[in-house]
Amino acid sequence: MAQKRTSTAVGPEESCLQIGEVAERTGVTQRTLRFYEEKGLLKLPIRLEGGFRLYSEVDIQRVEQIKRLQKLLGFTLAEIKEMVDAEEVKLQLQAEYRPDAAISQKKTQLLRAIEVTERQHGLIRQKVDALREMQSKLEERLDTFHGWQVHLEEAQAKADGKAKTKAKA
Amino acid sequence: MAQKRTSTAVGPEESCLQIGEVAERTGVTQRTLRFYEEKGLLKLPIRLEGGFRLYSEVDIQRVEQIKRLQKLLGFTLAEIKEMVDAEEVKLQLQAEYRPDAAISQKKTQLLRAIEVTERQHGLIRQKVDALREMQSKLEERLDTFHGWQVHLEEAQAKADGKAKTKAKA
DNA sequence: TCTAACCTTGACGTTGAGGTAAAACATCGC
DNA sequence: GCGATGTTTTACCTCAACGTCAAGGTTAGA
Repeated sequence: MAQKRTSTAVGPEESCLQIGEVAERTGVTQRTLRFYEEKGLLKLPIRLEGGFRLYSEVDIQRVEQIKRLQKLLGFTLAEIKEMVDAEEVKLQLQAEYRPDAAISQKKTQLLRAIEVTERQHGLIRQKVDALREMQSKLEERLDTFHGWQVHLEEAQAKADGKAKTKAKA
Repeated sequence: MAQKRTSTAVGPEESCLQIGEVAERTGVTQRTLRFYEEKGLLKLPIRLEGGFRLYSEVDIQRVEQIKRLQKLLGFTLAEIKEMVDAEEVKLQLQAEYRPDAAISQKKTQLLRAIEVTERQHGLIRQKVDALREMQSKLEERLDTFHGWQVHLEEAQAKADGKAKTKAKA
């Protein structure tokens, strides 16, 4: 084994997971994790002296969010990066919440964040609407199918009955 | 021009649109239409003697549905093909709704169609759930942002006030 | 200290979903 | 019958999102 991978280690620097463990837990490959990092979807992780990446639980959650956005909702990595960046902005604003620094600058930053968030919100609403429409269509179709099903059962019963009487005769 | 493209032509065989027109109306390229055909997403269109494809309004609607499923909801073409195939089965079952032919065969076919439809339904429900969760998170975030916004406004007002009194002094 | 298991970067391959270009055929209006 | 446009097929190119080696460094533990 390369590492104790749980607790101990460099200090109280969070959870300390190596890439293999993260891969296993999140269900993506190590390659994918490095790829996301390369694309700016995951922030550069701290490294062990030997160069090994060390991730935290927060990173895991981000990976899981990325997978959801990608697989379930069909966003591209580029779009996801935008969202992730927006989240980053939010965290920064949250962290710098001391009243120093240029207020008007913060205001414009905030406006930008709001704009992005609202765009995302609208986009998601569109998707939900479309999905709901599809859903009701599918339900309708299922109803039709079930109707046919009982119809077929009846038809078969009748046919069987005929066959029986024929056999008897 | 290659064709009158509206009405006239081979007979009363539907709307008779050529590929260029279809591309223009649906907003996809001709290449994409041929590609979809190649992948089985569009059924083989009837051809003019010269080999030119002829599409109907139904085809246009299918293309539009494909685009919705793809761009809005992030389904892959493979998934979309599955859905389209299911639809095809439905139409076939609907068309063959004469009580001849093997009933039990129809029954199994119907069961298969129901199965596929239910899988799709479940899949969509998952997506809707995920989207709703995201949506509420975004709304929460927007609330936070707006709170900060008024906070910043106040801070700025206060700062302005101070600057004014200072300037007056 | 040595080794098995883990990690690193780098480079090339693959798959999905098309884009683009070329060469030849089809159709229409004149 | 000719030219302008529109179409067909074939073939290669692209971009995203990874997969898959390969060659070598790191670490825990016997």
